Amino acid sequence: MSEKYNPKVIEKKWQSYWEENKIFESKIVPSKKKYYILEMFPYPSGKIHMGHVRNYTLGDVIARFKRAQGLNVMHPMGWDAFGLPAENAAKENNISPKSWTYENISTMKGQLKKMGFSLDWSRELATCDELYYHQQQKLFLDFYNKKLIHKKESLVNWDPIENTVLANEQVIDGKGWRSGADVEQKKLSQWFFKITDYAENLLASLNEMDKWPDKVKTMQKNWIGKSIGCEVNFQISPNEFELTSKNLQIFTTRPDTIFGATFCALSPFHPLVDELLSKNTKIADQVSNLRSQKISEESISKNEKVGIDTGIFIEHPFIKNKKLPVYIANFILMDYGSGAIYGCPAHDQRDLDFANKYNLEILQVIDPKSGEKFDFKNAITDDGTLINSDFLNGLDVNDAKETIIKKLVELKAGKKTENFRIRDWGISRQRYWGCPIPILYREDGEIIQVPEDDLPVRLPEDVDLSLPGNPLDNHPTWKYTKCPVTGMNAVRETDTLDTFVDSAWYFLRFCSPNNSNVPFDIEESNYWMPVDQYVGGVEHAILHLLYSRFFTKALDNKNLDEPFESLFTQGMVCHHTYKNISGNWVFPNDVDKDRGTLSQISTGEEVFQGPIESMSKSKKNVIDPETIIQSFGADAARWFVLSDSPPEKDINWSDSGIQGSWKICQKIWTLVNENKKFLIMDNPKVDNNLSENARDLMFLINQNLDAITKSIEKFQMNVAIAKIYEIVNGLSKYKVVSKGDEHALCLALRILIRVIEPMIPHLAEECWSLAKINSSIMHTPWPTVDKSFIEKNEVVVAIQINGKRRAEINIEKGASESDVFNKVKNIQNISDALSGKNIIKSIYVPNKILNIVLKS
RNA sequence: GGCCUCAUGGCGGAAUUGGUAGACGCAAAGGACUUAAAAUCCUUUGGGAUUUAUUCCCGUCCCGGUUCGAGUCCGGGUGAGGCCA
Repeated sequence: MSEKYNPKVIEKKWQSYWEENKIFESKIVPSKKKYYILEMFPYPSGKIHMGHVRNYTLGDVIARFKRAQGLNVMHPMGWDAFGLPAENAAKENNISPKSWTYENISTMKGQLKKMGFSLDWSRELATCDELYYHQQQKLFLDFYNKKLIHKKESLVNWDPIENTVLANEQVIDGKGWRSGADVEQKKLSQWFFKITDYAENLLASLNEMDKWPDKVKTMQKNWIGKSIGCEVNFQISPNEFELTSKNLQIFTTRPDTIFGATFCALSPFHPLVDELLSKNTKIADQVSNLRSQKISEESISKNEKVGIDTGIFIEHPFIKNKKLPVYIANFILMDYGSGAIYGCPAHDQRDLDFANKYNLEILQVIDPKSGEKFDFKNAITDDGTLINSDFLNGLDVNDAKETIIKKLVELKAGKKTENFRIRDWGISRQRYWGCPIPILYREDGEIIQVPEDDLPVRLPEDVDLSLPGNPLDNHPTWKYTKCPVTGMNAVRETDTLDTFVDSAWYFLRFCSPNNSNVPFDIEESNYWMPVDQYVGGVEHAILHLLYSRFFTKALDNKNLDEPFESLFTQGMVCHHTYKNISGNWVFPNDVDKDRGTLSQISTGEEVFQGPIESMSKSKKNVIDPETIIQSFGADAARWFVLSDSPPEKDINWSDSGIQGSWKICQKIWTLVNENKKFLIMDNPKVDNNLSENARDLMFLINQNLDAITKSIEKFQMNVAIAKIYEIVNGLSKYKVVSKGDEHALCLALRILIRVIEPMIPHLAEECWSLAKINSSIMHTPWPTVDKSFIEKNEVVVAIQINGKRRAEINIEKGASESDVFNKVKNIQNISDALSGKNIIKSIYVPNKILNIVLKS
């Protein structure tokens, strides 16, 4: 009887072995090709969750696979350690954010080690380490001196309960994500990275990034939102208000429709509106009403279009005596274009809705290619031929655009412009637990950089987090200092940096994480960068990835433009939610599923099963990886998150799934252990005299090895796993009869052990040790496919009649069409089908298919 | 509202990219072993028909098209999901 596989003992054994022998530490080896694999580093929230397990297992398979293929792999890990939760936790638990963070890091590091990830811990970093944020402050000053950072007043989302600025993604339905308070718009002076300087560059490079998912590239492209259009100057008609403004500049992406323009609309925040308000108090209430509405593209497209007639008009530049009424409208964004548009209702749905509501003139100027007739309800946005447009008549849309722009330039009434949707990156946070900004405000009003020698600006440890507002600002002494040049009194910048800044360059820091002189060593980064494979959640598709791309570009290093060569975004881990009869969420492991109805183990209450949702603490539908490792081992957990579903899709956690993973681990162990006498063999060889039995085995092994290798390269881990099952199933049925069979078995087992190593490395090591080769499997290269066993002499050719499969035959490889036909024509159902009919033609794909097309 | 993605058995999903649809796993049913259970092993499993076969018909959300041949390509529709500071 063979012993059972005991992951508790075995996994620990190999984890110690790897650590002691520094198997996963990486160094520059100039002669070797490098491979930098990185998974998005975690926020140290307390414990690892299944999402981490999935993300890091995926990356680990690649890391181990590439190592086996002989590449010099760097696979580091660190901590995205600054951020608001530490302050909240500190308040709740009366512990400093620093201690809380480092305690969590220690816990989570232990958990990651238990998972057996092949990480280079010698490169570990945390963004809250002084060593790290010191260098980040240098980068800040570098960018500041490059004029990539500026300060400006801007409206921010203000959470009145948390007393902080919120990022837009922290505002959900107009409420703070954490506090639930109604978010207010507040004007604050803020620091900004000028990411807009790189808008064109960030957009253009996307075209060359062929190893990024199209989905992510599209999202970034839309986010950057480049549009080409033109500015047109309209003269304001004489009016009763005696305005000082004589002109109105509008932006349009459809200058071709200018002859169809029948009104003009201003953003409620347009400067002209301010001027109007001072002259025409009648509209004040209406304007302030529009101004209080939420302004985002989403709400603008959903809200009903509302306008205010200002009573003034502008002159059409090409139609004499034509005056367009000027409205203030809630669907115009001030910070897009010039905050003013002209409306051409016939060819823009929003304009049409607006025109219909306010009974404005509607004039069709494009005759669409589709021949569609304009019904005054649906705007015509297709390409077509210009009509009712004076000198543009007869042109198509693109030609008309060019012609009109040329004309506007000639008349000095407008110019071609590019417009971007992306805005500068606001980096100021009124928080304590973040990287201090190395800036001083001198009493004479000058803004001074903290000199490099005075860096780092350290976070004080004695802060009072219980007071409302910014803890650094509240600190009794920290911010008061002297100007290093003049000795004048000065106060420190009390805002800290957005944590997205921390994560915008950590991949560079991993190249030389302990260097205390520079943010990153250029020699090291030239060798390791770019990251060959980046793996993480699609939720970071825009911000984190765009900011990181901006950073590497802004660093101005000619050897590095884009940080991530290839990107993979993995899906989430989901689970049923459970609620008890009192309406409280219930942990899945607190639910008794063995009886007819579900009940809560701890309280005995009845439990209802809710929908499957992504695992989240708030809904308690989480499975703690720690308990899974305890009961089934890290290998089973790794196997589970890889099997069944493709990595980019969400997976549902299931008890039977983890049971199945446990079973296959046991099965592989039993299989190898029971055959260990065959595994110990000095020179296993397979030659031409193999039995058919052994030949079939070698076919199975090599064919699946080929499939596994290709699947891992394509990130199809679920397919690779299916092929491993096929190998295991084949080996379970295999019977050794001759000496040759033993050699074949030995080779097959060794290949099996080698290919499972990236997924279930502890089990692989333990199996490998049975071969008594006296070396870790890490020193064994990935096997190559022996093509001679895959290429069979006989192939299966499918026979189709009129495209439907009617038979299949075995025939020697490369057989001609007539060979196949002669062999096939006497098969009963083929000859039945052929009788009395004429063959019009036949299509033959050698070694694959013969399709006979008949006519009766 | 705009942009994008997806749709295959009871379930998760395969399918060499236009060439034998349903690999592999889960679940289910039957059987072997066992005093019994667990574990393990074997068999069956898209639907339907019959003469039970190397059989026939239907079948990859729906309608249409291209092709000798469509899950895969094109057009239209339905449904689900994601993103939109």
